[in-house]
Amino acid sequence: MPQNKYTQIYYVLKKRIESGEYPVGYLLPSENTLIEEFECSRNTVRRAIAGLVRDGYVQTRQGRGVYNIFHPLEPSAYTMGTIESFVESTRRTRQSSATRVILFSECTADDELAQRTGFAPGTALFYIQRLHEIDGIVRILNHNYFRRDCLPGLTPQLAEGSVYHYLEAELHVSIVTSKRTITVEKATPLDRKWIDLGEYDCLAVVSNQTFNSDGVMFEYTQSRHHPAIFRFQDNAVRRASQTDREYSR
Amino acid sequence: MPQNKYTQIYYVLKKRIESGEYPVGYLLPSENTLIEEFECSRNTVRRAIAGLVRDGYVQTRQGRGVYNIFHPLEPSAYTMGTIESFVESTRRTRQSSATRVILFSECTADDELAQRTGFAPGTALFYIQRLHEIDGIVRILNHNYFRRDCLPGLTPQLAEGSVYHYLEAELHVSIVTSKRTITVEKATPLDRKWIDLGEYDCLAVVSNQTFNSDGVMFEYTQSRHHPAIFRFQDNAVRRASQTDREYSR
DNA sequence: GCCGATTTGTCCGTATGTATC
DNA sequence: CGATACATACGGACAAATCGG
Repeated sequence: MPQNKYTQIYYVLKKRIESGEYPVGYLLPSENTLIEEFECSRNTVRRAIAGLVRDGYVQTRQGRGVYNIFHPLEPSAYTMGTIESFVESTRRTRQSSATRVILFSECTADDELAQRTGFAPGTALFYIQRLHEIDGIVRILNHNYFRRDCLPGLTPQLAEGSVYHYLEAELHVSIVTSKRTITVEKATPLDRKWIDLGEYDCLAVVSNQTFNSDGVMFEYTQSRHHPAIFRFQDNAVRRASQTDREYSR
Repeated sequence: MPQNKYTQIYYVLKKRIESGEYPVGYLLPSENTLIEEFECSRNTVRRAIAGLVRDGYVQTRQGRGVYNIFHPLEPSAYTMGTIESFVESTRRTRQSSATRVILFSECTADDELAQRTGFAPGTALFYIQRLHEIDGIVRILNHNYFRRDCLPGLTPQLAEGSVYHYLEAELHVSIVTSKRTITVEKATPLDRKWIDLGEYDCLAVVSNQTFNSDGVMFEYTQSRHHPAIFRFQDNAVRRASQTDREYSR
């Protein structure tokens, strides 16, 4: 349970929006009204609203108010903004899932790999290939590179489960930032060996640099998705003169 | 030029990070140090830092400080987070571009279209098909649906240029929020008619709902990109108990 | 392990500016 | 023009995490 006041308010407002308590296309109660209701400061209400803006629920306009722009959407494999592991994602969408390790090796970053992944040349790495099954069908082929010094004791058995869970629960390392790039690539023989692409000849490719709380990039992953099950959602806010946001985390 | 104090500080810090003035992997000066340097309040410094977190430049950690996690990346057609029109994007990447209107029609949203786009059934729309050329080659096929009541006087001639520019400069309507979904789809005959896909048989498809500052969704666009030139970047921040951000705009 | 200094996170209050009606 | 709304900026207080001695 979130104990932050602004997080609680965020959830209350979000629930009201989703349930239709606030009509779509109209203004939410003003900040001052919400301040009275939640008995808090202006700052706190505004932080809650900021979260709703970020997540595409509302939109603010100076002098007017806060518009409800909620439109229900189909749930998807990937959800905007968040860093979600494969296991978390399938659990949320109530799909059955399994992970299989097809390669577990160690390597050192040469210049080419360093260029491609962002690791410094010479970094000692695990290189793992994993398959993800959704409802019994192989849908994702992952190429994972982990810094060996950040994952002492990683074994093929552990890699069958959620590596993120291992990191957070066992090593008490928290994942903070993730830089993603989405592209579309032609299928390779390896892709075809494991994934039944049917009539497709491309995959959706998500390349991912992940940073732990020490600010070190400890993972580079390339996730190759069957195009039919790939879906990525995102909200963007046009900023006045580039950035207009406040705060973050 | 941004006149907000926190935006100015954001740019100063960003420039320092990009130029290497702050070493990668290390901590930035503490908030108190920055407060002295910029002679401002703590809130203002924090808002600037929040922008850097959002854009993947830094990462904060309570009790420690602010890590510089900057890694230079290749420029891309799409940039994370921002709402950028085709014209803006190609201009930024210094590519030549052109837009051609191949269909300019009017229609009314039936149930199927309403379901697919998010417009209310019965909404009067423009339906426009446009091609975007980059360096002389057709790379993107757009299906645009605009609410007619939001774009009085839209003509094929205007649609050859940037519709966004027309909206903002002529009608003084500002675009605020954009909800995007990225998928991969098989090429249709219409795709193949206009785009030379070479060996590919799929396209990267960006579906887009755009809201103006009145909170009304006035545009639905499906952009079908040649896979070889499609690239989408994004930063995600893992939030403690879901949302931890403050403020937005 | 404890304690104090440092650093970021949360929360409050107030004042003023700007846009809208 | 005044009233209302959100936006910016300042200030202070305390909590929580981190680090050094």
